[in-house]
Amino acid sequence: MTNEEKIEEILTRGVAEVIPTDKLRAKLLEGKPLRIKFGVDPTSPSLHLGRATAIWKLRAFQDLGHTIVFIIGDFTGVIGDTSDKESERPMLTRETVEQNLSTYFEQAGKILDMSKVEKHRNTEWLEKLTYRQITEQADVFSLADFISRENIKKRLDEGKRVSLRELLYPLMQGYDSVEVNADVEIGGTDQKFNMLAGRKLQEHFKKEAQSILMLDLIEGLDGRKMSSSWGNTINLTDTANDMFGKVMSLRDELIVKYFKYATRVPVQKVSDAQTALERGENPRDVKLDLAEEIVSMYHGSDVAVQARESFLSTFQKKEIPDDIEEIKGEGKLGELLKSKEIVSSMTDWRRLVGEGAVKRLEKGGVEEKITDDTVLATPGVYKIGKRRFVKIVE
RNA sequence: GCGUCGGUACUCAAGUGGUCAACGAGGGGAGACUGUAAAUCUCCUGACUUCGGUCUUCGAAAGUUCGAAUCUUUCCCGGCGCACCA
Repeated sequence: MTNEEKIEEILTRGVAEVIPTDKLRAKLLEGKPLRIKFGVDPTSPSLHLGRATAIWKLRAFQDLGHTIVFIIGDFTGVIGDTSDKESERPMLTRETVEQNLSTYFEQAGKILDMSKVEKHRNTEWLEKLTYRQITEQADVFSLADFISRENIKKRLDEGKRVSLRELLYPLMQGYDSVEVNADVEIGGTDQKFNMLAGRKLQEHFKKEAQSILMLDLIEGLDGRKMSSSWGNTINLTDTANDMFGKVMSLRDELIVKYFKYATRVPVQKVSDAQTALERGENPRDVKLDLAEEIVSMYHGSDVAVQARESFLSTFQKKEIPDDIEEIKGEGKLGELLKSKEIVSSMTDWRRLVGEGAVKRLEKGGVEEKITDDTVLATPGVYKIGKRRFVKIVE
């Protein structure tokens, strides 16, 4: 791929919008190293596939020799983010922030060369601002802009609480851009307002306004936007088997989008997958390829192949997986499983038994349904539902 | 500060003296089916149970009542309006 092609891909693949449209392309073609700003949230350390799309985008910039600048939002983290729910609580301690960061960097390190990444904590400068400076910055914006933002307006209309502090967030994020002299900021479409605020503040401080590159957000397991608070994420720390299975559980309609956004396969291959589906090929098979591709990005291709095999044998051929949790104990099976938190309560256990979800697996693939919820635990392999396996040992 | 509306299970959201462990939706679980942990359909989703029941829940506490998520009082929290202030 030539540099022009790479640049074209940077500007289009998975990208929702670029502001201003042509200026960034021109700058990139010019080849001068740019400073690419990216905000890191230290409150949720685990990276998911949705967030990873942004990191891969950074990687593409890095490959072209640009400087990646991580802004660690420790100020907002320590202060406590009010942006969702009544979460005045978070108030992370210094230690938690540091701990989260190291796990975050470890994961990002799978994608980026972290040694070349410039890192800043925004307490460095935000903590030092005086009321005078803050009010000066606040004067750059008008209230109407802030409260007409979609998510704020919606909440106001619904009679939900919106704290005044929340309105200060775009200022903080925007000021970060001023401090680090960002040429480009990368974020999801949900960050548009904040990133635009960066442009405005940079202009106010007589600097060149950054370009902003907004990425489309991808859907999670349940079809809603992938987000830690929904619990519908595929995490980079997921085991290979888990990650594989999660990808397989995606809706068929998302296959192409995932190929495009969540993998780095050539654009040609993306459209191949699309035509395959349109031709009427079994979506399952295309999805198997997708899952293998994604798993190999984070666990390596050997492991990905294994994960594929394991998936096929467990769920298609209905074999027993090799890595089953083993538990020791005696007494009633239900009580034992409850004590190990495999079932949540005795009521839950009885319900499962009543539904015919509990089976004891005999040799030769024979399954014996358990119908008595008071059976004693005897050594052997048990299956609860389709996914839960337990092995009782002496 | 005054007035007013509200706080219901994982989330959203009905219920406004007994038929309420509490409608519905989402999420979660199970079964059937299959192309997969997809889609679709059905069921379940507070806990304990000797399956007869029992116990604990509707912001908190106290009260009225044979009986309260539902009524009263106080308190805590939130929205909105007004006032006050700048």
